[in-house]
Amino acid sequence: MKAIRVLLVDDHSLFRQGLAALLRKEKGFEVAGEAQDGIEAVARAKELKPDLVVMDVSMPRCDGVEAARRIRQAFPSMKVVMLTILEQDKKLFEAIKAGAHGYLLKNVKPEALFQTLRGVVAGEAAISRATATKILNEFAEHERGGADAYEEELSERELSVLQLITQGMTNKDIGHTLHIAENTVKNHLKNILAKLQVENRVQAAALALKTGIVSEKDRA
Amino acid sequence: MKAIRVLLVDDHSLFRQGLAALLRKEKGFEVAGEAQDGIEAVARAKELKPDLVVMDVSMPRCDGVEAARRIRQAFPSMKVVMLTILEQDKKLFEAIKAGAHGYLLKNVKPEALFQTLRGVVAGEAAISRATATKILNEFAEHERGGADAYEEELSERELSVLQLITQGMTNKDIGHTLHIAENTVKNHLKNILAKLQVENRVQAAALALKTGIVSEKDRA
DNA sequence: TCTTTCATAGCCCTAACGGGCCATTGAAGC
DNA sequence: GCTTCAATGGCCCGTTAGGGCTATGAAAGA
Repeated sequence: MKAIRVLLVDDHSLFRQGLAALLRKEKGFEVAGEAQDGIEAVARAKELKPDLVVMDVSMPRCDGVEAARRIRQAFPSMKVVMLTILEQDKKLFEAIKAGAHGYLLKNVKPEALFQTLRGVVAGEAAISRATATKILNEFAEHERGGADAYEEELSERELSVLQLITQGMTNKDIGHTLHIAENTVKNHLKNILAKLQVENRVQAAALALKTGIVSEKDRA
Repeated sequence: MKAIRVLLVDDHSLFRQGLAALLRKEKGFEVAGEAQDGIEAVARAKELKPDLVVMDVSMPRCDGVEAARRIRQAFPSMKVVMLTILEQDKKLFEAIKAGAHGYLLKNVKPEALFQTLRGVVAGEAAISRATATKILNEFAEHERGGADAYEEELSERELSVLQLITQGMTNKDIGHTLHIAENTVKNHLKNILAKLQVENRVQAAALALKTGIVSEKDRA
């Protein structure tokens, strides 16, 4: 039986090389190569033609989802599994749309990960139970005509507003700062909440801070 | 030359075992044991008496800083190095106060990490350059006695409330979750805002997320 | 040209928020 | 025994937030 050739992609070299070491010890796997960001991942994938790409979701330059999309377009038979720390719904759906075969949290146990990777190469889909539940709920919402579209990106203006929201400003404050009416701010906010699929400004701020959507100005 | 016996502590088993695999391959190191949270770390430290404890900052149950404090109290000669993903100022100071000998970001390269660990065991302090800069700035701020940061500590209950606030829950939601009246939540919130010296829940949430005041429960 | 998107802005309405003030209970400390 | 303080809860009141709906001018594409 031929070993599964894996391309590992993660910007944290400690994590990446640690996982590489684990994979090398595991029978049936072979580390074809490593990459530390999305751009490099696509290049390595073309160069090495691995059976499987195991990739972090959030990385500098070109993120994992975009890289997954490009890799899947170029090599439809290549398998891609995303790894992430946070269970971010938005990224999850993007990853699935991008053609990823799996979406796993980094807190999986090594044995479980390897078992899953074998399954993916054998043609199974790999998503954790909790994640699968989210998908089903989400699809159910889509079915009954809920709001769709996860790929919506924030406009420049919306980003400005979101930035100020993370600083705890009220709509009135934001309007004053940006020299627009409070009503306009409220409209931008409505769009932001819809696009980020969150319920209120606190969640929007938390998401912005966690994912780094906002700029560095708020590091006061 | 005797190998350095290391206790690895991290709640992500993939990262922990990966690092263990790397350490085993590295000459001069020996993996004495592993633990997946602070409580277990303290127990393992007492049991295994390692030369060095390499520990994640944020973990469920008992976090890395608290575990570091307990370990240092029990074994003053044992070295402790903290690892973290985010460069969280508050945790950094707490870690130093708790007696940690090093505070490193998880994006260090393996070779650099090993070199640093050897230095720590040899008696050096290990803090990244960027981190050191932060320390100096912070001390400078303390010196000039300005509007010094949050010395007021939040009670357990207030932390619970703050935790739920970071998830974007309303006061009513929080009350329901904690089985207390909405009015009580509002009172806790008032105290939280006063202690953190912020104006509203968004700022409280942002502060909590940036400084890592909140626990890891939100990684759901 | 027609359509779409974005930024702007308004209105109405209900729910949520936050400040102020006060009260009770229970546990810990002196 | 007395004090202090965290946690619980209440009420009032004005402000803020957020959903729904509509609309206009500008810019960018089909």
